[in-house]
Parts: sequence; C-alpha cells; structure tokens
Amino acid sequence: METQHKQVDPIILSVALPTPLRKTFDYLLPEATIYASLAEARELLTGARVQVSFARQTLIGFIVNVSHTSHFDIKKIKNISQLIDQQPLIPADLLKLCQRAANYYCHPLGEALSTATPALLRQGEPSILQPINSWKIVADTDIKSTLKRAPKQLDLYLRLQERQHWSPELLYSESITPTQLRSLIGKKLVIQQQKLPKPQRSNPLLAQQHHQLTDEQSVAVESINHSDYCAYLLYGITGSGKTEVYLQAIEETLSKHQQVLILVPEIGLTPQTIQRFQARFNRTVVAVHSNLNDKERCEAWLMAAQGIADIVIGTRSAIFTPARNLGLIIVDEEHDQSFKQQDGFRYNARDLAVMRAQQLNIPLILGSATPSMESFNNAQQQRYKLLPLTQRAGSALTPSMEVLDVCRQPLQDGLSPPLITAIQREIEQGNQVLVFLNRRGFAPSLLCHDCGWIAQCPRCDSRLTVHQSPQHLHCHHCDYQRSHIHQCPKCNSREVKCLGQGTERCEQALTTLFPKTDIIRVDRDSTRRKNSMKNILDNINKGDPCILVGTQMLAKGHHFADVTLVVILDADSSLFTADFRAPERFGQLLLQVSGRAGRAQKPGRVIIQSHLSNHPYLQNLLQGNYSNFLAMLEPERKLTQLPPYGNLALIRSESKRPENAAGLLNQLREHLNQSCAHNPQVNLLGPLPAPLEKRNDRYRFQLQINTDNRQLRHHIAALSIQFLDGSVLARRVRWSIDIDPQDMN
DNA sequence: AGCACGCCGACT
DNA sequence: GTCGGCGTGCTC
Repeated sequence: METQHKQVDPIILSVALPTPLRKTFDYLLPEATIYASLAEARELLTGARVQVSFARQTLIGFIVNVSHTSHFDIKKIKNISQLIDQQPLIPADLLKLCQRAANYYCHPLGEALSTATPALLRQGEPSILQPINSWKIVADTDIKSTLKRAPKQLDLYLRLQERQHWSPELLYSESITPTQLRSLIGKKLVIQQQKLPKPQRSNPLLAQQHHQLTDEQSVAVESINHSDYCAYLLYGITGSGKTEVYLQAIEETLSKHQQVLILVPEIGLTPQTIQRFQARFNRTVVAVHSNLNDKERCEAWLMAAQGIADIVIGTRSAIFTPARNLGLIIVDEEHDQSFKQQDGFRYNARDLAVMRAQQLNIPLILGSATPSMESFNNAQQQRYKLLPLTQRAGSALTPSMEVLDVCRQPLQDGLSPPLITAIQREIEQGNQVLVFLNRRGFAPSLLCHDCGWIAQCPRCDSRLTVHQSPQHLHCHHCDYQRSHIHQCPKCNSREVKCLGQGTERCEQALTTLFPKTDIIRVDRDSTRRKNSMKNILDNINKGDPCILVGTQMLAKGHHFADVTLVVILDADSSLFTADFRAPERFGQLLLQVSGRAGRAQKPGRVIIQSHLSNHPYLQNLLQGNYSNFLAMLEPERKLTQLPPYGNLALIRSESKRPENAAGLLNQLREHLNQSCAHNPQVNLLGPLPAPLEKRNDRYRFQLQINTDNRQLRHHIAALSIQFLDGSVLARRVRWSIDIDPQDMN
C-alpha cells in the first residue's frame, strides 16, 4: 500500500554529538516518507550516523532516538545535513551499553559513543570493509639458487613457505611487515591478492591438542555455564594454567558459532599472545592493539561487527567492539589498573564487561592470580562464582620467598652484599636473574651535598629525575626536560649528588659487578623504539645467563623460563604511598613479580630487600597466600568504608589560579551540604589539595564523595554536575568527575 | 569543546 | 590607528 497521500508526521531524530554538553540534540529527517512506520524508521535509524550543523560547526553524531515529538521548539529544529548510514552502525546492544556506561560514569553520551567508535568511522568514513590484502607463495623448487645473492630474502621466503597463504594478522603475529615482502613480490615469488575477508568456519579442527587438565582445571571448565549470564572469578596462582581454562571455554563458545571477546592489560597484548589463540583455533582472530593505525582499527571493528571475526582480543577500549553473536567475554588479569581509563570518559572496561555480559545473558570470566579486592569481595558475596586454581600445572614448583633485612648493611647502589652473592651464584650456575625496581632513570633526585638544595620541576611539586643516557633531568609528571646540573644554583658547590636508585643506575652497578654477564634493562626508555621489546624478549628467551633489570614492564604477563631468582629491590617505597589501595597494589605486584620465577623445571627463589623486614604486610605476603593477604587488608577498608565497602566518586578541579580551583569545589561542597544536609550516609571529604598539588603549572584540588549506597552516590554526582554546569566559576576551571576512581592522584 | 563576538592594552 | 588578549554566550 502506498502511504504517500497521507500527511506524514515529521520524524525527529535525537542525536548524540561529540560535545561535553550532557544532552542530545533534536533534528528533523527530511525524507520521512520513505519509512513505512515509525517502528521501521526507528529500526533502521537508531545507531546510524548523521552529519548536522551545530552552532557554527558541522559535526557527525549518532542517532539515539527516533520519534514524532520533541521537547524543543519544533520551529527551531534544523534538518540534518546528511544521513551517513542506511542502517545502524552501532548495533542496538552496543548503543545500550554506551548509554548505560555514560549514565553510570556521568559522562556525555556523545563522547562515550566517540570512544566506542574507531576514528575513521567517527569522521564519517563509509562502514564498508575494504578488500584486504593476502599473500600467496609461489613455489620455486630451486629457491636457493634463485635467491643465492639475497640471503635475507631467502630467509624470508623460507619462513613464508611454512604456510602457503598469509593474512595481515598472520604477518603481524610473525613480525613481518608487508613492506618486507616487496622485493619478493617484485620477483614474482610472492603474489599479492585482494579479497574480502571471509569467515573461516569450515574447519573447527584444533591445530594444537588439549593439555591434560588438572582436577581443578576440569572443575573450572565444567562449572562454566554457557547458556546464561554468570560472572566467574578464575582465581589461579601463576602457573596454574588459567589460559588453558580460557581456551577450553572459548572452544565451547566457538562450537556454538558464537564470538568471543578477550580483554587483556595494555602491556599484555603481544604478538605471542595473539599467536597463542591463532595456533589453537583455526578461526579468524582479530587483535585491537595500540600499534594499529586508523584503517586497521576500523577494519578490526567492522570485522567483529559483521561476525567475520570469531575471536576479538584487545585492550580496554575493545570492550566497545560490536559483535553480532557474542557468546563469552574474558577479562584476563582483571586486577590490572589499565582497564580503567584515567581521563576523559573514565570507564572501567572490567566493570563494563560485567554490564555487557549481563545485558547479553552470556558468561564472563574474570581471571587473575591476584584479584582486586572488589572482585574478590563480589565472589565472597556470591555475586561472582569463584573458580580457584591452587596448584601449579605440570611439574613446576612454587618459588620460595624470603625477606632480606638490609638495615645497617652496606649498600652498593642499592644492592646489599648477600644479594650480590645470591645473584652471583645463580649466574655461575647458568641461570637468569630478574631484578625488579619500579623507578626508571638513573636516580630519583639530585641533591647538593653542601646546602641541601634539591632539583625541583619548575612546573610541578615534584623532583626531577636524573637520567644518564642521554644525560639530562626529566620530570616524570609533566615531561619537563633540561640539561644536567653540575653546580648547585644556590651555593655554587660542585658537590651535587644523585640520590636514590633507578633502573639505569642499577644496570650500571650490575655491569661493574658482573662485567662478563649480559645486563638487560627493560623499562619505558629502553623499549621506546619499535620492536625493541620484542628483540629484548627474544634475547632473554635464548636462555643464556643474564641479569634483567626492569620496572613494572617485567612484572606483567611474560614468561621467563630460565629465571630462577627474582629480586625486589625497593619494596619499602611502595609500602608508604598515600593511596588507600597502595598495600593491595603492593601485594599484587609482589606476587606477580615472584610469579616470573621458576616456571619451568628449575625451582624459583624470590628475595625481597627491605628495611622493614618485620612489616606485617611483608610477613603475610611471604606465606604466598594472597587470600590471607586480602583478608588482612579487609578490616581497615571496612572501617573507613572504602571500596569494596563504600562507593567513591572523586571530583577534581585544576586551574593556573589555585584560588579558582579550590573555590569552585568549596562552592560545590556548600551546595551539597545544603541539598543533602545531614544525611549520615553521605561522607564528603575535602576539597583538599591533590597529592601533587601543582602539576604542569596547574593547581589541583579534589572533593571526595563516599556513600554506602550506589544510587545515593549517583544522585550526588548528578547534583554536583548540575551545579558545576551552571557555575560561572566553572568556566575558568577544568573539572572532572571520576566514578569508582582507581588512582586517587 | 569549539567558535564568534566584543571590548580594552601595546605594537607595526 | 590595528592585532590580539580573554571574558561571555550559544549550540536542537
């Protein structure tokens, strides 16, 4: 039936735009007649992109609602300038997740949708998968003579020969760049083809066989219910084989023709990780990592959206990857801080994973050897199902841990004599040693020995870190850099000394002590160049005796089969941080680092250097029972009503003028005092200066909201935003609200 | 946020 | 005389 003779009601689109304004904007759709009904229009338009004029700019936004009415004056509503998609780009379930997330984190929906979408799509690129390249090897029986003048090319050819066809992902996982193939393509030894990505459903055969499961692993695998929502906390000590449990759960999901989404910490997404999943399943694995360019990122997103990718593995932002038929979400190392975005849209991907799994009614696995107190508590409260793995799989032995009391010991660049002896012994036996020191640079401060002057950052309330190669002073908070200072600017003395230890200094000291041994430093500075991390890891995995010196980077996710001794140099510094989560983090880090030792046949040993060898936290951790450690932290959290026993929100402000930053929060505090006066459930703390009051020439303050009730916190957060949005002072102050803050700085 | 408008100070 | 500092208003 034709409907065009009827007077059609105008179609009004609510559009979420990338602006900090916390509302949607209504526009008219001129070609309303092409839709048979409002329901059909809604179906085809919700989640589609539109281009609109907005104030004096042209923006691209997402349609989030379709109706015949508007709260806005209908005469003032503009037409959209262009409808970009003929069908939703953001599928309904993902849109709903973004809406719930925007609401929970009190963030404008338009900006939330922007973080959920690859840059190219945000800019209006058509949502079409471009044909992708693949490479086919041309057989040459006499390749050795064909390429006898080109050993590198021959080498590459022989590597490529192992598989006949190569996809971009496969090349990436083998660290081959398409550019490297150019010469082989020129010689017609490799043919580059273009084809549309196509699902590889045909062959579910596993390339690799299952491992023999331990009893605990079997119990875990069998407990996972694949037909309904449930959050599982897979609590497995390092080496207990969490990955094997993931793999078997994934296999089950794939066999039902459903997709799997795997979130890993920022640092954990290496070619090896990707390869592991590719080797096990003959399926399309798509990785979303920070080295992707805009085009690759867009491609991965679309492949997942169209159901071409069976497995999506990515970091934080991958939680927003669309999927046609998602059947399982896995969050590996769920305690890791990198799942929380620290600026802009401050979401926690782990918590959104729970939300998404709930919404889709699918299982979710949160895995960690050292779960966060939040997740552990959720398991205790039966909100999550606990799947413990307490035994190391295979023959690997649990490392022994000991504290080395360094009080009154003569320290050589932070190393005590017994420690040096211990390192020496391991090296002599042909083993590898890992020295963990969570400070990069040469020394954390520069001090005048004559007058006590200390090199400060001119922009921050912090000290400058001394770096040796190249020699300069560097602020790790604002990136300020300057040349080294050899003469005290206050008293002109030349007795300027480096104070404290960083990884560079430790590396130098060890080089002097063990001149014949390879010392390999692993920190942000030594791995800055592309591929240098991979080179370092390859070098370590050769298994030759060496000493690794490094920061956090070494603690996470890597397997060093030949490391038999792990040394923690500066245990004390992390014990005294203001953040209430510092002890929890310390415990997690300590156990994660120790988990690097003795993973293969060789037994591992962990030595913790400390001036506080009797500290109860340390003593507790020595027993190697993380649950006991968490139990020890519980009472204080309960008493202070901090997470997981309370709900936090943090309102931050910063300005070049301290009185503005503090003033705004003072006004807010007063406002809140009035509107939720004397509510004993609400605890307001502050405004207080932030732990680093001045940073990058801005003065920072914060107001902490703590309640025993989530709804109440949301209510107060909403009140605060309402106040701040209407405040004139707020125009001159940068402010932000952080729901469930992870880092209180 | 972006962008434009409007109003005062020190420069070619 | 103008260039440009930033205060203020607006966005369907």
